[in-house]
Amino acid sequence: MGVDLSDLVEDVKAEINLAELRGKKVSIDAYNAIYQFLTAIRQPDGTPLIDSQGKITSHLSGIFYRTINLMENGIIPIYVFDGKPPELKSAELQRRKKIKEEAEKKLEKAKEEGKTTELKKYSQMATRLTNEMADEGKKLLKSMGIPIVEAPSEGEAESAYINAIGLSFATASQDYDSLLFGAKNLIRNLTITGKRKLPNKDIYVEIKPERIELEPLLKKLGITREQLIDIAILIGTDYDPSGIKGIGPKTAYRLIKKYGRIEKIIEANEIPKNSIDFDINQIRQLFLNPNVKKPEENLDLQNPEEQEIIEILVNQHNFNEERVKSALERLNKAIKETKGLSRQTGLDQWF
DNA sequence: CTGCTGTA
DNA sequence: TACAGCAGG
Repeated sequence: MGVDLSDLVEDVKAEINLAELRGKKVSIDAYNAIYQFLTAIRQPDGTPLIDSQGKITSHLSGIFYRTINLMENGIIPIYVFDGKPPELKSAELQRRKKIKEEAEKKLEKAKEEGKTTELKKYSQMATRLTNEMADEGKKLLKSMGIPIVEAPSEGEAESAYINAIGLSFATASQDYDSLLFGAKNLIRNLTITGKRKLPNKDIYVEIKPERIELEPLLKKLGITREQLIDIAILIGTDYDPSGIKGIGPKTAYRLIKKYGRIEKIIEANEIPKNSIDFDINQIRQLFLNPNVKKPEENLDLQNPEEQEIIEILVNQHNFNEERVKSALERLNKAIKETKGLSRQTGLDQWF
């Protein structure tokens, strides 16, 4: 989970048409995307898609079809994979692990009792993204000719950095953390089909892609990125998951506007000093100067290796060959058109 | 989440 | 053609 800044971005977020992204590169936090596929691509009883060996394949289905859809819309995704998480994230990762272990227990119980709604809920909560799944995703994307980047640390930070130095038009993520990391242009809800299921309910709502630009956001709020980061720290980030008790986005914003920075808020006795049991400066640095690198990887599209894709999806994971082949036709057509787009604009960079 | 099929 | 409902692996 990232920090919840939804209340603060309300006024600057704008719905966008996918057409606006035609011919543009978009960097994507791969873990974020894969995790969504793992939780969403399931049967009504909560079982994920699996191959004949019982191995989960939901992530491969999601990556494959979503990527082709993006390409058909002229959008070139750059998938950014996580490296080693920062030390400061270990408490949060531990917390998530514990939640999953509890969900696994409840899942077993629900199985025994045959409660289907519980079954679905807990199997989603128990979802784990393994290194093997990430590796399979990388391999599939490579064979599709899609650029991938291996981040030194957090994928979301690297994706934001790629955007900040102009190697992508936008960064796509569900979390707002990208903005804290300095992304200029954040796109949320980057999906093609507009319907999405509400959590734990069988209701579908229309979801449209939206854009939030960092500079207009800061201008509108009348604060600096440093101050936005302080707001996030007060609310709670992955590095201080519980934040300050009783402080949400609105209060955090008000306090930062009034006092400028967290230390001053403490001095003014607006929050108890002992409510901060973490190193503020260390967290600030993780957002302001994250461990990122200029990608050495080639960020241009390559030609897809069809045989390799069929080997992975059909031979190894029991995807339907005809479905895969028809999707590959769409991919090839999309690549031709996208290359045509770049020729028309006379640029070899796809902007 | 996304693709595909059946229905009007 | 458009869209609901189910299947995918």
